[in-house]
Amino acid sequence: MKVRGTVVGEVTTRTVSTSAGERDLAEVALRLREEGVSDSATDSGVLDSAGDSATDSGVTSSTDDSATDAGRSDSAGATPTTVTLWGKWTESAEVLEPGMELVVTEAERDEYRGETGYATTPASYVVVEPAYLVDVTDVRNWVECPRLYYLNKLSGVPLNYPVVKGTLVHEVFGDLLRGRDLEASIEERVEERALELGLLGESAESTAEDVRQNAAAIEGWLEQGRLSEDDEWRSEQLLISETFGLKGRADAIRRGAPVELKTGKNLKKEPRFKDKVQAALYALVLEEHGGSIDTGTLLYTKNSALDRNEETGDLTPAKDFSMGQGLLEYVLRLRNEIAAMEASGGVPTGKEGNAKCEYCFERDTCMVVSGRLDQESKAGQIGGAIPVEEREHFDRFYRAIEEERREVHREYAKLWEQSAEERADDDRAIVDLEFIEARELSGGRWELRARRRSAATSKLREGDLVLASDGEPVVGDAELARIERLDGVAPPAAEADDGPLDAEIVLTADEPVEVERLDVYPSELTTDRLLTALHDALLKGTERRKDVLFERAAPEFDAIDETFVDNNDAQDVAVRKAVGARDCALIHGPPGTGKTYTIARAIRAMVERGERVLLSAFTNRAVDNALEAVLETGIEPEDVVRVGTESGVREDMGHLRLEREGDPDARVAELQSARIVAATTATCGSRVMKEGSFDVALVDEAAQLTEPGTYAAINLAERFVLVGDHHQLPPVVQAENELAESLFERLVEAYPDAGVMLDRQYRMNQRIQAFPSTEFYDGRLRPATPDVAGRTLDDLDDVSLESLPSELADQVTFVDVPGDDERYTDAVEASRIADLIDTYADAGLAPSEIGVIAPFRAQVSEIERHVPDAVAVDTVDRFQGSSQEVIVVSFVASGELDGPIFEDYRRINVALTRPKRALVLVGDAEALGTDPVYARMLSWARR
DNA sequence: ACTCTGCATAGAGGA
Repeated sequence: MKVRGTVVGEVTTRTVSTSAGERDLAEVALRLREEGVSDSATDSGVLDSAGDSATDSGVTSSTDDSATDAGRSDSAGATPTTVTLWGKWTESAEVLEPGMELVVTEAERDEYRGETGYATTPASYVVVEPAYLVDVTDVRNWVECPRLYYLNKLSGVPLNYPVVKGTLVHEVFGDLLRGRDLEASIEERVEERALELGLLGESAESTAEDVRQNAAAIEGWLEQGRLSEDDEWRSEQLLISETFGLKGRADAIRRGAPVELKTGKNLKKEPRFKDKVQAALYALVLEEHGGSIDTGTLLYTKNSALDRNEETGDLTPAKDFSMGQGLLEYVLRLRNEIAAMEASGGVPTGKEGNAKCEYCFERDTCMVVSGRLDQESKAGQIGGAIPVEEREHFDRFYRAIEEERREVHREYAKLWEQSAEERADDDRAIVDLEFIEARELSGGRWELRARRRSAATSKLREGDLVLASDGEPVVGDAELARIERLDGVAPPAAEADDGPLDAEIVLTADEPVEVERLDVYPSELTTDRLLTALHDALLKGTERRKDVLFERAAPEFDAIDETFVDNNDAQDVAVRKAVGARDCALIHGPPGTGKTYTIARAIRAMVERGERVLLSAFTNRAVDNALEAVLETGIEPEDVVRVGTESGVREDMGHLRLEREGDPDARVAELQSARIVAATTATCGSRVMKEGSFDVALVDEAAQLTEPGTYAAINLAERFVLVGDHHQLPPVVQAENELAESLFERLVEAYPDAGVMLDRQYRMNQRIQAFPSTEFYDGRLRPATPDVAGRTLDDLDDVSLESLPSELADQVTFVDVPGDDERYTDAVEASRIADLIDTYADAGLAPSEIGVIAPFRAQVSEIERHVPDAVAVDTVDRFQGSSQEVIVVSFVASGELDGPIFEDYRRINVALTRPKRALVLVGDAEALGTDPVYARMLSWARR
């Protein structure tokens, strides 16, 4: 049976004499998980309840009586239950702390001193914090030295030749397994890496030759293998283990067993230990997937023919090794060490393992980081520590980022905790696909096609990396795939029809998965990059930069004696500050104040002064918008490079996009000669961008960025300019912690003199602007011109105010709708909104000039069913950054105005500041009146 | 309780 619970109290370890001699044991007091469904009818053999995710109980069993027994006696979890971990599992017991989760598989009931407990059996595995998904390659680092694991996490994988070459050899290996021609594969794969190779100063030819040498050994070995009929291969398998809390991607699986490729040389008889550990971890996960594995294979591609003959007599680059139960248990204990360390928020010192620092490549880095952060380390410390406040800042943000990582892991857990229907309801998956075909592409990859059976929405979009599966993303056949085409959702009428919709999905993947389901792929990439940006900012940043960031020295400015903007003082000051900033400048741009134009004007001025500029923002949309404005100032397209993915960059900016393929020197020249480089902050944190350096980094929508997110961009430049509005939406983060406040907001408050607020808005009629201005901007926001102040629908062609009913004659209207009692939708509001839109249409307004904003996605869908397609209906969050002639807001709330969505007044600010000429608020006056801010909004709207 | 954008994936190595 499987025991699962939370550790309470201390763990006691002792040695006892048994019939089998002296044995160690650890007693752990567990509060068993609340009893859920206790029946786990299937016994899959190796692992108890492998793949059986239906159960939530603390104890599940393959034999009915004990399951119900255990469930009954321990339900409610009032009294802790003692679980005895025998033998080497005591090592995992020692890392436990109260509050941690523990799982014991194949446990047995244990009566001791009249109490019922549980104990490990020889078939048991013990898993600490199973919800923390440890990456297999992380365990590989950890076994070498726990501190190496930590350092790798902080600084990321660097751009260097061995890494790029290793990646290439792996890719070619995968291609060979898929039956591709060696030379064709090498040529294409090397070409794809042109940008990275160029940055490293490597030529395509020499790299190809290098890869060829490594690949030749593999090819020869594969040829032997292919002779055997039963040699079943599969390349690159994504493996996720619910039971063991592991994830990773095996290079290949042969006859169900893991094969790992290493581009190094190994002339010893045995594989390197850490390589064995890696293979054993994959074996463990494969075991959960129903296999029973006792061998692993390591391929060392530098073992050339000469080496073999002269030194070892080995005839092959491959080393097979057998994996006993002891090794599998050992690697799981390593995994437990990492999970426990992460759960307790600890920092490894290196003393946990027995690695020898004198042989370590990372020794210098290790000592420097240890010194600067004043961390204990086996290698010792070099240099002085950074100030205490900086170390505390580092610790705080490190923890906050790790909290985000746990949220990503929680997304993984939903893959097995939620049913397919729940996933679909959460918009996290498209289920019930009808598989059409898998077609092999020329490059050895596959094109997968499927048809949608339902029109459900999801957050999956074209270009996204997804988990494509046969319907079972964890235990079934699953692979990473890219969405190439995602046909639009069919109109609602089609939903009634039971037949398949005529909406096709096209994917590309390495393996021909018979795809029936797509899930969002939870990536840790963002958290990884936030961590390295934090590290770089604090450990590599200059003293001056950190004085400014830590509010120890106010930013300084050079006086600029030039006028950049004639008719707008605040904009002109903003450009002068941006251009003259020695450290940083802060531009606060409320809605419609010409923020984008100001950015563009500042960038042109900087470029004219011979400076190299990085233009960044959190979203691709913001980057492209700003870039568009830059080009409109007359900057030559040849001076601009847009770095980003093909699907991320807006189509009309595609011609500026930096290609990564081709000739290494040419690609690097394009990047390095550009006067302006534009990329999202996530891309700024990438290996390629981190090689760059700039005079100025200009970050738009900076109030939507976390501190470390902002660092990713500003780390690359001498000076920086942040542009944003902290009274609009804050950063999107999962966990509630310091990441929710932007660096922009902190600095605006710390250095009022370094900032400028753009105070003249070019969007809203004065009547519309009045409330947001007093409520959110101290009354400082005003219309830029009399024309703006007085703009009404009458100015538009074909629209006449006379034909509108009197209730819509004012620029701001409140429509009181009692609403229904649904929580996230309101059909009454939706139908009233449809009527309003009809009324506007009758008065001559085009539907495309009306926008409808609702707080919830569900209400957005509800409204979409009632109004013409041309009307833009969306959530507040998605409306940020755009505007419409007429905006209708649906509030949904009835009765009480409670819920997090209403608590953040920045959201209502965004909603109210989208219209130019008319704003209609639709909601329940009684509910809105219960909150002071909404009450003031009401009296403004009902004037 | 709700809102939801980014990222190619992972990739190497010595006494």
